[in-house]
Amino acid sequence: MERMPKKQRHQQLARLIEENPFLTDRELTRLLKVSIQTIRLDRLELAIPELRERLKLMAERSYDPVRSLPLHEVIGDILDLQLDKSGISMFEIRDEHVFSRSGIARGHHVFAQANSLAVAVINDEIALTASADIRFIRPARLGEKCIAKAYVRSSGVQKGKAKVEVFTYVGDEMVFQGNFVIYRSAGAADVEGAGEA
Amino acid sequence: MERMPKKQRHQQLARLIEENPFLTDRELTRLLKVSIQTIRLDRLELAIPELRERLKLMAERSYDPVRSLPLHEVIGDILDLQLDKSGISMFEIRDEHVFSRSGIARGHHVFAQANSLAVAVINDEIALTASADIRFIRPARLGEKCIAKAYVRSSGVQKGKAKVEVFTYVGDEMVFQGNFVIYRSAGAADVEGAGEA
DNA sequence: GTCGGATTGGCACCAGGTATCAGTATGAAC
DNA sequence: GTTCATACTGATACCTGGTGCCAATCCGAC
Repeated sequence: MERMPKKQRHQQLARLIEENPFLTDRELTRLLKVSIQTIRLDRLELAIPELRERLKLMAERSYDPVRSLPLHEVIGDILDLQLDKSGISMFEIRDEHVFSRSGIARGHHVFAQANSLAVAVINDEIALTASADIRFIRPARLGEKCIAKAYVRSSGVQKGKAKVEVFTYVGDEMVFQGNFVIYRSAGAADVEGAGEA
Repeated sequence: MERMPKKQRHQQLARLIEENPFLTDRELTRLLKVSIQTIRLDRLELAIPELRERLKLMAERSYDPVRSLPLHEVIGDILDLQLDKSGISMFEIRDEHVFSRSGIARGHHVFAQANSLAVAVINDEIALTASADIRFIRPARLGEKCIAKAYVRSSGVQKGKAKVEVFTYVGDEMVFQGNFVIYRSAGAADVEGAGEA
């Protein structure tokens, strides 16, 4: 019965739980061929919480009020929002957003940030993108933080169409620019902060 | 001791748990002023799972790879692809793509399908969206299958810029139309400062 | 040999339940 | 009044997936 060094087992344990946080200690016992006590000592040393705590943390993250508000479907984190005026959001380019070959962000992610923000900034029950004219000025790359700034150029409360301009920067370099036309459900412009996102 | 009608309590219970799924039966006892047994009978009748199951479900939802990597590689399934000529993809609008209030797809998902296809149809190592001019013609709704058709109007192998037109249909209704300009690596050694996808 | 860390076993205990049975309260039907 | 159904409460046994603690064992280094 050859035993794996403790360090290596710790690495494996951490990897297994990261891959599948739903594993119980008993299942880990089976996978790592050590007793359940050892698994628990290991979790203790590695400060990995028990299954239920892990699930609770995941549930809390996904239930995060900031995320679950109408803003929860917004791509990027809203940093500032002045309804019918302007808004700012931040979006970090991660592995899953880039072409693996080049490390360059896929355009639709950068677009999604801008589009989300353009819709979020409109203070209305229902706001839908009608059309957009967009330019990708330079590639955004893995790890870069994209700051999108949206300005409502014409709120069009009567006409039912708003014009929103969005500029996205990495540092002081502009990476994206877009002109959006947003349909808004004419009417409840400033009743409740009802902009959907 | 006036008692609340059972029906009303059921409504309250459902509302409380929806508002805060982290409530234990004991806490509900306090809020609804009935015994813990009654709470449990009520949950049974309303088919509301216990706290741990609720948290597990929430964790699973947020862990769902489809959800956690919503815009990963190509969006939609490629049905047909003739490089440098045309392509077709299908994308089904699911819960996670729509505004929860209206059931209407968020624009950037529809855009993502078209953008992915426009990039995929270009027969080159690296292809990045440079700019796009897009129109959302009618909303796409939950459950609808969007068929995007891309046509390469000018492959621009020498110039390093291709023009791709994409039309997206639900049934025979057009929901989206876009003109994309795609940078391609052949002939365009300088990808930097070019554009992205 | 002995020492010490690593590992294991065993037991008590906990939260947050399920499942089941028995007892009480209340109001309507006869 | 009695009877009956429904609603509610109490109590107990049991379950999972743990924590906390103590003691025993293994195993290599010295």
